[in-house]
Amino acid sequence: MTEAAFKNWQAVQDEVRRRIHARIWAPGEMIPNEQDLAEEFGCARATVNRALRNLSDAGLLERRRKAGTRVALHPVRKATLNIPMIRKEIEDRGQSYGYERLMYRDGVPPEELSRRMKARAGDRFVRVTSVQTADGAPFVFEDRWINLSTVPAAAAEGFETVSANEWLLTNAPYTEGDIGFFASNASDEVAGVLGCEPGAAIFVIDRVTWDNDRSITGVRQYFRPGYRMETSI
Amino acid sequence: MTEAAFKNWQAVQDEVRRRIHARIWAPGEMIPNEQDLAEEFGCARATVNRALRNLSDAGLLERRRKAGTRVALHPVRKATLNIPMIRKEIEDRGQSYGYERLMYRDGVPPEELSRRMKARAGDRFVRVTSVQTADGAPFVFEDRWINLSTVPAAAAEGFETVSANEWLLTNAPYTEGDIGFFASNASDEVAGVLGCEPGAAIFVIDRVTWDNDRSITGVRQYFRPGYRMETSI
DNA sequence: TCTGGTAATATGTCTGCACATATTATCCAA
DNA sequence: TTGGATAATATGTGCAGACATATTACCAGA
Repeated sequence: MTEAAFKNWQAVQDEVRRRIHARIWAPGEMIPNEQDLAEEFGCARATVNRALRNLSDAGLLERRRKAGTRVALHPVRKATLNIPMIRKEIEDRGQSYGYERLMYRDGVPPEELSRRMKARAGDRFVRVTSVQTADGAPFVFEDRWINLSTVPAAAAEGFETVSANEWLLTNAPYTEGDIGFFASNASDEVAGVLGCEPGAAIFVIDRVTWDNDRSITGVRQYFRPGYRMETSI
Repeated sequence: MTEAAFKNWQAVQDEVRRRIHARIWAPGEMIPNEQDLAEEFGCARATVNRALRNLSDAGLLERRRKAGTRVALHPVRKATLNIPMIRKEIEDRGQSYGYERLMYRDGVPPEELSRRMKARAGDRFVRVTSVQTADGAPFVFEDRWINLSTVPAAAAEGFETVSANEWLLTNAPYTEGDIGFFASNASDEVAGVLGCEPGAAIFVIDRVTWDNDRSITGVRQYFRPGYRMETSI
């Protein structure tokens, strides 16, 4: 017998995974409740709960109180991707990291960004553009707006040697953020900074962060042609 | 007193978040151990454990046995993004979904893909290209290779009316996958299918999935210009 | 037939305890 | 001084029991 083989939540999780995979529990189908599974596996309900909760977080199961647990119909596989901190990403590759500020200027963000940042009337902003390099070659061009009304300390920092990304990470932690990924043809400006042909396909990350309901920064990062963001599930 | 205010793990989590945010516990700094926190918060250690584990999963804390728990120095914010199932994404927008198979042909994948799929000698493949539409307009062009040695049943399915994506999801569940995102200039072929100018910046998702160590499929999806993948943290 | 209240039920979570395990610190001996 | 055994410690996890809470099913009354 394989009776007492599922004494820890990982083993339970693996077994549930196996059953889903083997179609013993088909997509959309209910699975036994925690109590029954606990008895079958010879462990405590808390252990089954931990395993099922984990699988639910992974998107493989759908759980609802009273209704029970069912195998997800559309396994909305969730990939967790690490938002790269550029310096770390470059240094992890064994390349030398460089940073150069291109522009620093007070101003008003374009209407579209202002709306995305849910800016308030009277908010003051500064715009910082910069380029970060790997082994001397342009890696990413960053166009950033910082809300000085939320982060007044940023007004005293010129971001000449330290990237706004790092400064903000350690000086203005955020609680929420929206991120968008898309492709864009390089404008003349972007092409100039990244040293590529205008029109080249550029991978762009668009991000807005808030400290609760006060916007901190809105940034657009243009990666050099060929950049690839990877993850696994 | 706010003594007994932290009776559930979410409250504990919020309080820890607040302290990190307020710099009571600075980045890189150790925080008290679970036992002490449990006493301070007036709850069980398991409750504190649950809260801290969650924050660790979120990348805000770093925990190591014996070493203790410290505030993450580089808050590698992890964003969970839902790998879109195209049909669902389109229908959720209230648009009509369409699918058209373009090509179905046996063949051998290009060397680079073959390597990424860790294909074995003797593996047989079929290539399926298709386009999926939203309200009649091209939405995504898909170029897919399926490993018939892993999924023999795919040989009997022509994918003329059902997309390979959906068929595979319900007929060949995968255990692992690699996903890559990048930008690419539209080739003449891609431009022709998507109805855009050659050279337009295209958002591309590259995916390979396995059933344990047997590759199932390798697919490249070219999204129409302007496509934006979003998530929040 | 419809509506609202109530009971039943599955999951969510807390508690207090125990032991497991990884990792660091320490101390002793060579 | 150095190496290795050993102790100390913080987190990881298990268990049994209890109560909380959301949600469904059901039933009575209008």
